[in-house]
Amino acid sequence: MATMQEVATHAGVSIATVSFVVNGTKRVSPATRERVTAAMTELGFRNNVVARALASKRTRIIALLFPALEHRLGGTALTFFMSAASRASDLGYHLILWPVDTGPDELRDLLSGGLVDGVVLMEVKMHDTRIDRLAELRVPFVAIGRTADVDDLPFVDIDFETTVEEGLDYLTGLGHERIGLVIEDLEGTSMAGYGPHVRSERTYRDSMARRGLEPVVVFCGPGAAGGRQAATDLLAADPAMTATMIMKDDSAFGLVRGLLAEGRRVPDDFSVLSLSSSTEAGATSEPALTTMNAPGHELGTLAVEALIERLDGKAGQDAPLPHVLLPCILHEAGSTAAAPAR
Amino acid sequence: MATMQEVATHAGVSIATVSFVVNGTKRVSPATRERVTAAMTELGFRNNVVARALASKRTRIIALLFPALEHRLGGTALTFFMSAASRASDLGYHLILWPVDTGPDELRDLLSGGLVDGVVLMEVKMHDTRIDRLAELRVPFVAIGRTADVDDLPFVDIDFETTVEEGLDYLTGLGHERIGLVIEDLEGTSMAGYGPHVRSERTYRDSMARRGLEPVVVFCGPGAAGGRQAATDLLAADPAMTATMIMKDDSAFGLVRGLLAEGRRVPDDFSVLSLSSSTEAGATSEPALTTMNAPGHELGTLAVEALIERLDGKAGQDAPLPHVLLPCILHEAGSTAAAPAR
DNA sequence: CTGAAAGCGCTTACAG
DNA sequence: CTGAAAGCGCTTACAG
Repeated sequence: MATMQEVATHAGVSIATVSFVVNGTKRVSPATRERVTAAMTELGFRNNVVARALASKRTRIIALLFPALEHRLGGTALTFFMSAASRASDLGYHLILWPVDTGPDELRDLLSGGLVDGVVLMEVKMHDTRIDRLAELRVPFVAIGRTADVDDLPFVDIDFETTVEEGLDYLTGLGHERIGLVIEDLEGTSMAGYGPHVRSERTYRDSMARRGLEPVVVFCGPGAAGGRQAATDLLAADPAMTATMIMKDDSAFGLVRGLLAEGRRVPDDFSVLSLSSSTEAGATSEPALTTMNAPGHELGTLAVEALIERLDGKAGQDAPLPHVLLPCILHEAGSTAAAPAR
Repeated sequence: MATMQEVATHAGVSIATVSFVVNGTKRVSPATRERVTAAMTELGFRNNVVARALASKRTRIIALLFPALEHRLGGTALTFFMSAASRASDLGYHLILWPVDTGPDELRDLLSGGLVDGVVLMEVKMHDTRIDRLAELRVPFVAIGRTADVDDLPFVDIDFETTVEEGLDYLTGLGHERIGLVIEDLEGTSMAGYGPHVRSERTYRDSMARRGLEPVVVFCGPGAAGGRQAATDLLAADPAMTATMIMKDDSAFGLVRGLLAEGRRVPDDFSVLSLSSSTEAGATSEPALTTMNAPGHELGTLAVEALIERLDGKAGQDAPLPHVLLPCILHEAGSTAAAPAR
C-alpha cells in the first residue's frame, strides 16, 4: 500500500502533483502525468480515503437514516437500500446504514462527528421533527416521502395522488363504480400520520367525490386474517361493491379469500387492485394480483443522485430543491376484470 | 463544533489529556477529568471521527458486502441489514452497505482505500472465491453462510441441518411418513451451489434414508404458479404423500392452492411446513402456514459482534474462529396437523 | 498523572 | 505547469 509521497518520490515530482493527477483538480502536463500514472500502477497506489476526507473536509459518505424500531419496513425498503447503495457506489460515494431510534437529540450526536456529508431520510411523516432538526444542523439532506408542507423540503416520493387516480381510472375503465379502499390501520401507532396512507386515503375520497361515486374506506389488520376481515367489512358497507384497491401487501391474499368466502369470485365478480406493491408480491397470490408497482429502485437511485448533486454543488445554493414524484406503474394480472353485468 | 485543541486550551490542559479522557485510554486524575468534561460540554465538543480514524488507523467502519446483481435477496435480508446496522451502532461502529457486482479484483480496489476495518460477507456459496480474496487481502471478515470446507472460515449461519432434522422430527411426530421437499430450482443460475439449498436437500435425503423413508425432492419455479406446479409434481411422484416441507416463501401459498386443486385439503389431508421463513410471511397465507422461522435478527447481530470482537482484539490472534450456527425456530400455525388415518 | 511533539496521508491556497 | 509548506483534528509513544 504505497502512499502518495512514495509515488511522488518514485516519479520524481512533488506530492502536490500526484494529488492533482489523482483527483484531476489541476492541469498537469501529459509527460508528468504519464510518469505519475506509471509510478502509481507500479507501486500499486491506492488513495487513502480517510486522509483525503480529513484534508478536504469531505468524506464522500452519505447516511441512510432508517427507523430502527419500525420492524415493519416493507419489501420496498430492501430494494431501496440496495439501489441507494449501488447508485452511491457508482458516483464514488459510500452509503452508511444509520439506525435512529430515539429522540432528535440523538441525531445531532450522530451527525456532528463529521463522518457524513449528507443524509437520506426514510419513512417521513406528515409532520416530522427530524426534518426541522436536520435543517437546524445545516446537514444537506433529501427526504424519501413528504411532509404536509413541502415548499422548502428537498424530497423524492411515490406520487400517491397520481397512483390512486390512475388506479381509479383503470377500475372505472373496466366499468366499476362501487369501489372500496383498504388501508392499514395506523391509528394510535407511532406511524400515525404516515404520508402514504394519509395521501392515498385523501386522494381516494376526493377523486371518488369528483367522479360522483361513494367512497368506502376500510381499515385492515395484519396478515391474511386482516384481509379476510376487510372483505367482510367492505361488503357490509356496500353489498353491491364490485372492486377495491388495497394498500397492504400482506393482507391482499386474505382479502381475496375473504371475498370468496362471501361468495365473490375474483376477478369474475370482484376486482382487486393492489397499490404500492410489486409484480413479485402479486405473483405469490392466486390468481396473481394486478398491482400498481412501487418504484423502489428508481426512488433509491434518484434520492441518492439528488443528494450528491447538492453535495457536489452542481446544483448551486439557489438551485431549486429536488421535488421528484414517481407514480406506481400498473401491472395487469389476474385479479381484475370488467365489472359484472348488473 | 469545538476541536480537541480548543477544549484543551479552555480546560488548561494539553490536548493529549483531552484525548485520554475522551477515549478512556489512560488514567487521568478526577480533578482534571472534571475540568475537561466541563469544558467539553460547555464548548459542545464532538470528537471528529475522521481525524481519529487517520491518527489511530481505525475507522470503526465495517462493510456489509452484498451482491448487487442478486435482486432476489429475500425478506430475511432486510431484517439482517437492519439488525447488523443497529448492533454496529450500539458497539460504536458504522455499517456501510457495499454492493459488489463484478469480479474479485473489484474487492481489492474497494477495500484498499482504508475506509473499512472489516467486512461481513453475505450470500456465501459452497465454493466462494471472494473468501479467498478476503483472506489474501488480510481483511478481517465474518461470513454469513458457509463454504463447503469450513475449518478456517469465521462464520455465522443458519443451521440448516438441524432445521431440516427438526422439521422432519415434527412431521413424523404428527404421524407423517411420506414427506416431500420443495426447493427452488437454481440450476444454471449464478446462485447454483448456494449453501442453504445444497445443505437442506442433502440433510433431507440423508435424514429420510436414516429414518427408512423415501425422499421426494421437487424443484420449484417462482411465485404461486411455481408452487402450484410443485404440488402436482409432488403428488405425481408419490400420490400417497401426506406432508411436505418447502423452502420458498413466495411459492408456499401456491403450493397450498395446488394441493387443494388436487383434492388435498391443508392441513386435514396434507401438512405443509415452510422452512427458513417467518411468522409474518406465514400469516399472509390462509390457513396461516406453520413455519420454521429464520433467525435473521440474531444472525445480523451475531455476525457484527463476532467481527467487532476480532477487530477489537478481545479475541486474540490465536483465538478460535467464530463458528456460530442457529437453527430456525418452529412456529406452529394452521398448515400442519396429524397425518390422516390410512 | 500530564505534556511536548511527531505523525497519520492527504488537499489546497500561494508563489513562482 | 510545478513545488514548498501549512494544515485537516486527532492518537500515541516517549519523557518526566
